[in-house]
Amino acid sequence: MSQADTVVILDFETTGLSPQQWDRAIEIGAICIRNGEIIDQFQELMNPGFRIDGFIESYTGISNSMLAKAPCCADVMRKFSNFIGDYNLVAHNASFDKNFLDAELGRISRKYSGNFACSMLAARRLYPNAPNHKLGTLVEYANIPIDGVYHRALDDSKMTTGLWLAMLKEIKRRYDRTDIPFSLMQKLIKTPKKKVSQLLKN
DNA sequence: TGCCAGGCCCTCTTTAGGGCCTT
Repeated sequence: MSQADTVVILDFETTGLSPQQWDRAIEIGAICIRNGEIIDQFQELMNPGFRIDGFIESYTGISNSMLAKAPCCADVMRKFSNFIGDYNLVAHNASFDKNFLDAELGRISRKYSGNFACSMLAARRLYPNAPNHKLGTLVEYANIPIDGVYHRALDDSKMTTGLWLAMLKEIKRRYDRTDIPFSLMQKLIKTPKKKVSQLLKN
């Protein structure tokens, strides 16, 4: 598989909002797509080494007893590092997932060299009239079949994948394009809303 | 372990403030 046409769409469940505040990953889910087709997936719970609070148990459905049986973060992240290789990456509100990915890989002295793109920033430009740009709202807004439950890593990565593919399809339809390279999506999320049409028409 | 983030984006902006989005 070439680096350019393969993308990994990932989602972390974590103990909180910030690895800088001692938060850790507790689950990683990811879907690998190539040329718009799902070709692989990854899902693992990981034990952060301490008990998670009741809010996170309730929010994710991941319990302390489930995590007690799970491998440690280092073991899972080594496997996940091999899974993502140097492929480009996508996440919903990517700054959050990138922060945890960098932190967890940093703990095992690993890095990745792919580029990151954000489905939320892309959706803000392509679907400015959506009620809001939460993943669940956008899945409904774009008529994407719901696959699983929200706030579990693999299911959220599946729905983010559906959203990503729907946006690629929408750009093709709206701007009569046949090919949408990852680099164009990266440009899109950095383009002011008023200049989106200008970018995608070229 | 035991704290409460941070990047993006809009506007009543840029010498700033606040909402959105992620767990």
